Amino acid sequence: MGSSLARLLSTVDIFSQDAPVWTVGAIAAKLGYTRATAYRYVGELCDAGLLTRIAQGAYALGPRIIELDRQIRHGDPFLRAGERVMQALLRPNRGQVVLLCSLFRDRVLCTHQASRDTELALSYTRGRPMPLFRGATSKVILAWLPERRLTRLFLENQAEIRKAGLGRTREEFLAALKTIRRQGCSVTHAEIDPGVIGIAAPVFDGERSVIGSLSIVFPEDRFPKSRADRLAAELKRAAESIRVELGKLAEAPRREKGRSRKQHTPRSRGEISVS
Amino acid sequence: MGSSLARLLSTVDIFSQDAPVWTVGAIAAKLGYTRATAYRYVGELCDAGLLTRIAQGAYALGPRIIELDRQIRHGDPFLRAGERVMQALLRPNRGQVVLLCSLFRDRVLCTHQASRDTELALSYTRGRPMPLFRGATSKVILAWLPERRLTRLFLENQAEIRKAGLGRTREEFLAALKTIRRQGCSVTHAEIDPGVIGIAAPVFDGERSVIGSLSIVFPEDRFPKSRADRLAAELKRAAESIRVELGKLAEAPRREKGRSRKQHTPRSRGEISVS
DNA sequence: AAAGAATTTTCATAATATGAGATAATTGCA
DNA sequence: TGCAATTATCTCATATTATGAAAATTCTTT
Repeated sequence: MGSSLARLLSTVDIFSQDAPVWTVGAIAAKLGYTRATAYRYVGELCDAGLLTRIAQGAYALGPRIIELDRQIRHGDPFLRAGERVMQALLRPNRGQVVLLCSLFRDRVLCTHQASRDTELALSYTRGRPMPLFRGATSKVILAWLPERRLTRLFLENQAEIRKAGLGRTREEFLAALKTIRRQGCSVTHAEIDPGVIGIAAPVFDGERSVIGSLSIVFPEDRFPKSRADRLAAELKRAAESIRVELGKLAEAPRREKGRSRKQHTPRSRGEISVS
Repeated sequence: MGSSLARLLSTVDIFSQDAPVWTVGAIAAKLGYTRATAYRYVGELCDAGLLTRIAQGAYALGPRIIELDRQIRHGDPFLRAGERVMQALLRPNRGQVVLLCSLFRDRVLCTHQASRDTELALSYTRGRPMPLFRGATSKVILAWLPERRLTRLFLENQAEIRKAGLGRTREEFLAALKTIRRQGCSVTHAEIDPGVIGIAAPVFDGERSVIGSLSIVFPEDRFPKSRADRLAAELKRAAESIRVELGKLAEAPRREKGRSRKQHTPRSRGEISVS
C-alpha cells in the first residue's frame, strides 16, 4: 500500500492554495510521520527543489517547479504536437479560445491555451483543474475512458454526476457517454462559464487510451452556428493530427539497442487502483 | 550515498529542454537502473503527475507541474511577500523590470517579475536559470553565501569566475564579494543583456541565510543616474520588508502544541554535500 | 549561563526496494 | 493466422535502506 517512494511524493500534495506554507511539525502531524521522517522528507524534497524554506521552519513549493514549468512551456511534446493545429483553429474576430487539456488522476487539467484578438474571460485557465463532469472538455475525455474506471467514477461521484445531468444510474451514465462517443465530440452550452459554448474532441496517445482533449470555446453570440458541423469535423481532424504527432515521438529518443520499433500500449498510467 | 528517495526524485532531472521525451529503456540505461526499477520509478512519478505518458513507451514532464506552477503564481508566499514592494518600485515611463529571484542548488532562478509600460526585452525570464557569476541578481546572492560554500564554488568554477572578473584566486574572489556585501547591493552594466543596467539587493529568510534577491533592471539610456543611490536604498528597504513578511509566516501555520514560538535557522537546505 | 525548543545524527530493526528471471501482453512480419 | 521479437508486468528471495526512539547538537530565549 504505502511505499516510501509514493509517500515521499505525496507529501507535496498537502501544499495547496489554502495551505501554501507548512512547518515540519504540521506535516508530521497531518501525514502521520515521525518528526525525524518529516525532516528527512522535507530535506529530500528541498534538495530536489520541489519544496523550499521560506522562513524559519516553514516550507513552501520550490523554485524547481517554476523551472520545470518553463521547460514545459518551451518544449513540451504535447504542446509541440498541438501548437500548429491550435493556431490553425483560430479565426479572426470570433473571440474564441483553443484549449489543450490533459487527464491526470481523476481530474482534467487545462495545460495549454491559444487565443487571438480579444481573450475570452475564461474561469478556467492554464493549470486550473476542470470539473470532471461538466463542460465539453471533460465530458469528451470521460466518454473514452475504459468502463471499469467509469464504474468506479460513477460510484464515487453519483451526486455530482446526477447534478450534471449525466444520469442517475450507472447504465444511464454509460449511455450518455456512449452518445458522445458516437458523435466523436462533445458540444456544451454554458456548463462552465455563462454565455460560453464549447466543443471538444478527444486526444489519444498511441492507439487506444485518451490522454486529453482539444477544445474550442466561443462567446455565445459569436458562435458560428451554421458552421458548427464543419468546425467539429475540423476539431476532430486536429485532435487526430496531434495523436499522429505524438506517435512519432515513441521512436524519436535513442533506443539502447540502436533499433527503432513501435511499442505497445500498457495498462494506462495515472489510473488509480480501486483496492 | 544514493538513497532510493533521492534517486527517485532525481529521475526527473534528465528531462531537459534538449531531451524532453524519454523511453523507459533510455532512462534505465542513462541512470543505471534495472528495467524493472525504471518502470517502477516512472510509474510512481506518473502517479504523482510529475511525468506522463506521451506515446507508447515514451514519457514527458507531467501536468501536475503545470498545476503546481499555477498554485505558485496564485499564492506563493514568496511572491505574496514581494508583490506589493515590487509594484511600488515601478515608476512610469522608465521601461524597467523588477525581478524576484531564488537561490536553488547552485543556480539562481528568476521566479517572479513585474513590469509596467513597455516590457524590457530580457533574455532571462521567469523560470530561466541565471548564470551564477554574472549579473547583479546572482552576484548579490553570492556575496552573502557562507564562506565554505563559496570556497567549493570557487574550486568548481575557477575559469568562469575569472572570466566574470570576480578574481583569480580564492582570496580575490572572497574580497570581490566582500565589497558587494559592504555596499549592501550590487550594480552591474550589461553583464547579462547588452545595454541593460541592473541593481540587486539580497533577500533573506529568517535572519542569516540568503534565499534570493530582488533586482531592478533598466535600459541603459533610461537609467536615472542621479537617483541611483536613492534607488539602491529603496531596493534594500524593499528586500528587507520581504524578509519581514516572510518571517511572519514562520508562526502562521498551526503548531502541533498550540504554542507559537520562533524557530531557529538550521543548516541551509539546498546546500549540496561536498563529499 | 542555563533552560528549552528545533534540528540533526545515531543506530538497531523492520520494512521495502531491488534485480533476476518468469510471465504476460503487444506488435511486426510472414 | 501464427511465430518471433519486444515491451511491460509480476513474483519472490535477498540486501538495502527507511524508520522511529532517543541521544546529541544547535540555536533561541530568559
